[in-house]
Amino acid sequence: MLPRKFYNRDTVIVARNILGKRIIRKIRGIVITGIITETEAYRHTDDPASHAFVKQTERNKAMFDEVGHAYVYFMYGMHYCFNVVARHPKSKAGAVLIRAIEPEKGIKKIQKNRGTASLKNLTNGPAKLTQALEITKECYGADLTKDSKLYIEEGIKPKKIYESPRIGIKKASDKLWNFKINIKKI
DNA sequence: GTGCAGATCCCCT
DNA sequence: GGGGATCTGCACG
Repeated sequence: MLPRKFYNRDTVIVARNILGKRIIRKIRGIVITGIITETEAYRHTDDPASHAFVKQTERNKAMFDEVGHAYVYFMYGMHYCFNVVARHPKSKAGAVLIRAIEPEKGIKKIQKNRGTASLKNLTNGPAKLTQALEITKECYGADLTKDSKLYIEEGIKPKKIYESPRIGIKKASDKLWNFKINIKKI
């Protein structure tokens, strides 16, 4: 799996470099894996859109804690989103939102969790992939650098990375901190 | 295919 | 007591 130091770099760098990596989720003996295809970077004092921008609170404290852990939060009354804590050593907070993955193993389980047989609509959104992988606040703070029920390892090498403004937020839309790759031909 | 309403919880002010 | 890093279904055309 990816070492701690992978996450000990600028959040935007990690958001780009984590594309193509493989996320592994184990649920009661069932293994689900997928390739990370879309991410967003959320930093600290220079990023008004970040949860960490105002100050440290009970909800966002994981963003200030050790890198390589999970930051999971609940929103809109029904959805979870999954982030990986990552930041430059000089920064106090930061996280990379995992917005989409390309499923590899455990597709049956994913379809069951998502309640659909569709293949295209399984994990192509931040709340969809947490539902597909059964990521809830139980996973808050989980260490992603250890072999456990949830971690990240090496994957494929992306060719072209596409940059855009981050999705669904109003602030700091000038920052092109949404990154994605196209891996339809693996 | 686009657009909008509704779901409905938790943390912060 | 407000609003949010979203998704789905249904309406319309």
